[in-house]
Amino acid sequence: MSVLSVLKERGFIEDLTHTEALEDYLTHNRATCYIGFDPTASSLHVGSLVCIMALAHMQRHGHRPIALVGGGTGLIGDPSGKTELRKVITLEQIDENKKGIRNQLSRFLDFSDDKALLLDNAQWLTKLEYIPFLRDIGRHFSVNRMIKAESYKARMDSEDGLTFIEFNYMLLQAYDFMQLGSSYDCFLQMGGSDQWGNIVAGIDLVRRTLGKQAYGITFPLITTASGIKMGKTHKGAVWLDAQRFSPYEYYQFWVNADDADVERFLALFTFLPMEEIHQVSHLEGADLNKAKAVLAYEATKICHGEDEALKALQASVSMFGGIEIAATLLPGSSIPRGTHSAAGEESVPSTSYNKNDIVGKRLIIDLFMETNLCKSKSDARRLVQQGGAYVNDNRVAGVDQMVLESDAKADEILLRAGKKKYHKIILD
RNA sequence: GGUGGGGUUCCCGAGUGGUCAAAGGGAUCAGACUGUAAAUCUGACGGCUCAGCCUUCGGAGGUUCAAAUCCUCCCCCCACCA
Repeated sequence: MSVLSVLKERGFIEDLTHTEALEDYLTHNRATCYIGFDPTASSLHVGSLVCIMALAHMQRHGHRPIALVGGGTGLIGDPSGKTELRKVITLEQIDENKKGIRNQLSRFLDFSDDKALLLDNAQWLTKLEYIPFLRDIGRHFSVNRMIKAESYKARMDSEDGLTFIEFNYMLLQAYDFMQLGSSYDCFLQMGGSDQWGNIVAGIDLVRRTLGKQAYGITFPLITTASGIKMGKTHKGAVWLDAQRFSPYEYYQFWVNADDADVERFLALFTFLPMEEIHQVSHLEGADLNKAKAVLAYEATKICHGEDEALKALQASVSMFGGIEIAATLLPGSSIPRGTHSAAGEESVPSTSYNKNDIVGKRLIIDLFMETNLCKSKSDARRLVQQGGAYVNDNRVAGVDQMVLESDAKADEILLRAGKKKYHKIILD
C-alpha cells in the first residue's frame, strides 16, 4: 500500500497537487519531503502532531523526511503582534529551541544515517541580500495572485490588516522550498491547510527556477468534536516535552478525548492498523472508554516511550479506578491486556515537604495554592467553598481546615481539585 | 503627514461623574447527572489577614467630597484621505 493511500485512509489528506504524478513520484523514488516547524518555543505541541506523524509515515515507507525549523523567519518576527507565534527571538534562543525540537522529533523519526534531516532555514535566509532577492525571486511573484491567496485575503479584509513582513513569508517559504529542492533533492512539501498558498507558491518557484516538478500535500486542521483547535486546553498548549507537560498529563489529555473523536484520533495519532481502528466505531459507553485508554497509551508510548505510557496508565488506574482491556480490543496495541487495578507506581505530580512544617501548621488551601492546583488563595477558597477540594478523597469542609496528622498517612497526602487534577504531597 | 474613530477585568463587548470589582455573551472552574465523554441544570469567575478591606478600566499627571467616566500630555491601534 502506498504512503499516499495510507495517509488518505488515516485522514491526513486535505488537499494535494498533481494527484497522479505525485503517486507515481512516490512509488518510483525515495522521495525527500519536508514540513516547516516554528522554532519560537522550545517544545512542539500536539498541534504539530499531525505533521510529525505524517513525516513518520513517510519515513516508514522509505522516504526521507526533513523537518525544517524556521530559524530565519523567527529572526524577523511579526510586528503586528496579532499572531502570538511570530515573536522575534534571538539566535541563541532558536538554537536552544532547535535542540528541544530535535529531541522530541527523534522519538517519532529516525535521524540516523541520513534517514531524516533537521534543517534550519536561517542557513540560507540570513545570507539573502535584498536586491538580488528581488531580482531573482521577487520577479516570479505576482502581487495580484498573492492577494488572492485565502490566507491573505482574510487578513486584507480584516481590521487587523497585514504587515509587509507577513506578506513576505510566502516568498521566503517558497525560497525555502527552492533551496531544499536544489540542495537536498526535496520536491515534496507538506503542511497544514493554511499553508496551501505558500506551498503552491513554492511549487511554482521551483518550476520556474529549477525547472523541476514539485508537489504539495496539506493536512486538514484537526479540531475536536466540540470545534476547538486540537491541542488547546484551558492550560494552553499540550506540549510534547515531558518537562512542560508530564507523560501522565499527556495520557490524560488523550483519555479525555471526546467520544466522537476516538476513531479519528486513533487513525491519526497511532500506528495501529486501520482494520482494528474501524472496530471502535461499534463501541459505546464504558467500552469506548477503554478504547480511549488504548488511544492514550499508544499516543503516550509514541511520544514518551513505553515505560512512561505504562506508568501513566497505572497512575490513571489508581486515580480513576481499574479498567479491563480485552485481548480483542485493538489487538495491535502493546497495551498490557487483562485487568488493571490500583497498584504500582504512580506518576502523579508531587511535591516534597517537611512533615513537621505542615501537619497541624498549614492551611489546606495554602497547599492547594503552592502546588499550583489553584492559582491564588481566593481560587483555592472558592474551590473549597464549592466542594471541589479533596484531601485523600475526603472533601475539605472549610477554608480554615488545617493539615492534620490523620491526613498524613503513609507520609503522603493526596490533594485533589475537582475530579481530575491531583497533586501528591510527599512528607519527609 | 491630515481627518475621524478607538484602547474596559482571559476573549468579545456594555458602561460617559457616585447605586462599578464594572451589564451581557464566550471561555474557564466547581457541584449535580454520567462513562475521567457530550448535552443539560446550578453556582463561581481581580486579590486579600474575606460578610470587611485593597488594587484594576492603554500610560503619566490634574479637576472633584467622589473618575472607567471630565481636563492635559504621552503611547498604541483602526478607517479614510495624502
